[in-house]
Amino acid sequence: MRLVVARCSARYTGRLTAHLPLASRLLVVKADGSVLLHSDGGSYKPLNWMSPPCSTAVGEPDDEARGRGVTQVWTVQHQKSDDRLEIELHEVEHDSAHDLGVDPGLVKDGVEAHLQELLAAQIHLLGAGHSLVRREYMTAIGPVDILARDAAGATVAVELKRRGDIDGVEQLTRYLELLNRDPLLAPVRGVFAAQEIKPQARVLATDRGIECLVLDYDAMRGVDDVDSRLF
Amino acid sequence: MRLVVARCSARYTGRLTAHLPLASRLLVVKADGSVLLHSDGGSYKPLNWMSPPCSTAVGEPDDEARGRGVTQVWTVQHQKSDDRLEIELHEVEHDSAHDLGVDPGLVKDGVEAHLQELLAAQIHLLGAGHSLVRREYMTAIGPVDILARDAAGATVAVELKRRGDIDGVEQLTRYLELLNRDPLLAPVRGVFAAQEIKPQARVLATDRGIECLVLDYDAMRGVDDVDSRLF
DNA sequence: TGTTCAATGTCGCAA
DNA sequence: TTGCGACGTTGAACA
Repeated sequence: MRLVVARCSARYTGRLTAHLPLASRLLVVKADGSVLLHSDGGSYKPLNWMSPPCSTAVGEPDDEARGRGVTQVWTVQHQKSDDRLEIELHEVEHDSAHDLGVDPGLVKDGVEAHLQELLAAQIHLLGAGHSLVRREYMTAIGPVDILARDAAGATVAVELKRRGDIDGVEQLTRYLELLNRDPLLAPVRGVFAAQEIKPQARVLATDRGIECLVLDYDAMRGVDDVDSRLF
Repeated sequence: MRLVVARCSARYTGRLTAHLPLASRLLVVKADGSVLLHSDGGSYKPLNWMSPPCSTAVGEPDDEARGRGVTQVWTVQHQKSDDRLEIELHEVEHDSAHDLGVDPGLVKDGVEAHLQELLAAQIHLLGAGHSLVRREYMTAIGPVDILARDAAGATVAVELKRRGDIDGVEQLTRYLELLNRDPLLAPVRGVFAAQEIKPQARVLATDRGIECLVLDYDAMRGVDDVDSRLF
């Protein structure tokens, strides 16, 4: 992610035609090439932007533009449409780059979050003798939903989904690859747990030695209610 | 505008409940207090945000949080609803503040932009002997649509609108106040030009010594077409 | 100020 | 991939 604070003007042509008069603004260039142009107020919506997939070409201003004080010209072109964003930069006040890595993304605390709580509380559903290590176990590529140990003391990584799709298996595979590089944890076994597991996902998981576990949300919640009543 | 790049986790409660697992992200605090939490990808929409009006309280982590590596806790509270965004910051990679000033905002090149072009080309509509100084004349509080000189050499500031409302008169008044402080320009006269001027706006403008000018878009476009045919 | 409607809507799920 | 509906929708025009 690159952050630039500069006086700039911009012109957008695509689904509509619009322009931004010269003023100081924040420019954000994300890792996927997308560009945001923010003012110091208003809502979360940028004044102007280009969504991925797109690419930015940085060019020199022509003589006319240089005369107006332009120091750089950014041409951001969308790759699938003819949407285009042209930004003329004048004085640059700030310019920095940051490596943020992949984001695990927003988790809406609905069923999935609740499932995680419930499974952590009822960790025996993974099999007799299992114990919880921790929820949201953080790795370099994102948090593993649940990390546990089985009866033999081996590590178990659990990926939780409401609907178990191929994406989830891929995600768990990446985690397992990473975790198995850690000599303190390896060998790590994978469990793909969901309320409903798609046949394709099950085939892929099985092929990769990942166990599939179908969770009964209502039953788990029922047990939880019983637990709650005890206190 | 404050820019912070940090490893952080967040929790939002309001119209829904959601959380963000720990990861590196960009935090933007705008001048109006609004907060954006961006990842290094996706669209222009932040992972999480708080819209104005809202205020941020920065606090110290409790012992439990400090144990997890939290160094700061931001509590962003909306002022009209009970929407709340809680951000736990871990390592801070970057932190800078920037004064951007007020943004003139996006101009959708529809009728207003066309009116500006046409009036700039037909500047005599302001009165005999007028000459164009420039369009989008930039000031500290935004761009004046058109700056001109009258036959006597006095400066004229024009605010253009499709529909001339009170807001436009207020805007022009602010520009005039500012421009009249510049000894090279003063005294600056104001012209409020629109396709249609609301009675209230006309009263206010007249009261402030601002001239009202109703523009005939079709006629101006017609003249433009005739001009075009000459070349 | 409230209400209705378009949006460079965006996003997520299902067929 | 395409279509449909919900969104912490946002934003502007109109009454």
